Amino acid sequence: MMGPLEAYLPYLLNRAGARLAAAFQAEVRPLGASLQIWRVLAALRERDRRRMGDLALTTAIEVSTLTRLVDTMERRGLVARRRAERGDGRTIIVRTTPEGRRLTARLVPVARRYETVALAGFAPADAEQLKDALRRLYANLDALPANGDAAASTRKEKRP
Amino acid sequence: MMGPLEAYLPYLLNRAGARLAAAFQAEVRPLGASLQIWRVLAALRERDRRRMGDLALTTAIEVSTLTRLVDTMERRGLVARRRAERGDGRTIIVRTTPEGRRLTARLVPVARRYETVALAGFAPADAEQLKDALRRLYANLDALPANGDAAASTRKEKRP
DNA sequence: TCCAATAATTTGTAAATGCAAATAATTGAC
DNA sequence: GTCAATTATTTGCATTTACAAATTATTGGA
Repeated sequence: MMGPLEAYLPYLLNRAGARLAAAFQAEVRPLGASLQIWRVLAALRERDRRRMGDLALTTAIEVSTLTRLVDTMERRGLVARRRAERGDGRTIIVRTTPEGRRLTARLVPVARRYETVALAGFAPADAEQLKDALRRLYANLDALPANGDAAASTRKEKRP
Repeated sequence: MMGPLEAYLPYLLNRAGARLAAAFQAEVRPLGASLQIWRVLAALRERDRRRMGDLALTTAIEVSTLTRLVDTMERRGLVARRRAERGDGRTIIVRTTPEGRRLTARLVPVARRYETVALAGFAPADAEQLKDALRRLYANLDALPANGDAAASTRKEKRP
C-alpha cells in the first residue's frame, strides 16, 4: 500500500463490507435479529444440520464467538444443538427450529433487497465478474496465516 | 438472496474481507499493532491532522469506538489529540507522532504484500475493474439507512 | 445579547469478540 | 485394548464494540 487509500484493495473491500453490514444490521434489528444471527440462519438455510466448525467456516464467525451466539439463538428457540450420534461423536450438530425458519423467512426479502441495491447499475455480466473476483480473492488468501490452511498449523517435524 | 450462498454478493464480500482481516491482524500483532490501529494510521498517512468524524468515516470505525481506540493510541504515543483552535472549536484534531509514523513505516510493507497476494493472478485491468466495482458498490449503499445519508437523519418538517 | 437548534465528541453500560486454556471424544500405533 | 496425539467444542477472561445519553461548542435568529 502506497498511494491513496482509494486505490488500496483491502480498504475498498472493508469500506464496502462495513457499510453494507451497518445498514443491514440496522434494518433487521427491529425484526429481532442481528447480522450475525442472519449469517447463521442463512448458512443453515442453505444446508441445515451443520457442525459448529462448519458453521464457523461458512459464516466467517470465530468458533468461540459462534458457540456463544448459538447459545443465544438456542435460548431464543431459533436453533437446537445435539451431539452427533452417528459418526464423529465430538461434533455438535446445529439445526433450525420452526421458529428459526420463520425468522429466516422474514429476513430473506431484506437480504434480497440488499443484493439488488448493492448491484444497482451493474450489468449482469459485471455483477458476475465481481462475484467471481471475490471468490478468486478469497481463494488467494487461503494460504495465509490464521486461515483455512489447516495443514500449516498441523504440519510438524517427523519426531525429534 | 435465494440460491446458494456462493452466489450472494454480501456473503462473498464478507467472506473475503473477514479472511483478509484475520490474516492481516495475526501478522501485525507481533509488531504491536492491530487491524484497527493500522486503519487509523493508514488514514493519517494519507492525510494527517484529521477530525475524529472524518477519521471515523474513512476508517469505517464507529465514532464512539474510535474515541476509545484513539485513547489507546494516544496513551501509546502513536497519535496526539488537540482541540481545533482555528475554525470549528467543537472538532478535535488527531495527528501522528514520530513514534506513530515509525510504526506506520513498519506496517506499510505488510499492507503492500497483502494487496499483492490478494490480487495474485489478476490481470492489471481485472484488478482495476474489481476496485472500481467496489467503489460503485459503496456509492450505491450511500442512500441506505444508518449510512452516509446525513441528510436523512437531519431532514425534518418545517415547524409544525 | 440570549437562546434554541444543530453538530462534534465523549461517556455509560451492556453485549460481542477473540485468544488461550480446558474439556470431551476420536484415532492410530503399538 | 491402552495410550499418546489429534480434533471439536466450550470456557475463562480481558478487550473491543455499539447504541444511547451526556457533554461541549457553534450557529443563526429574535
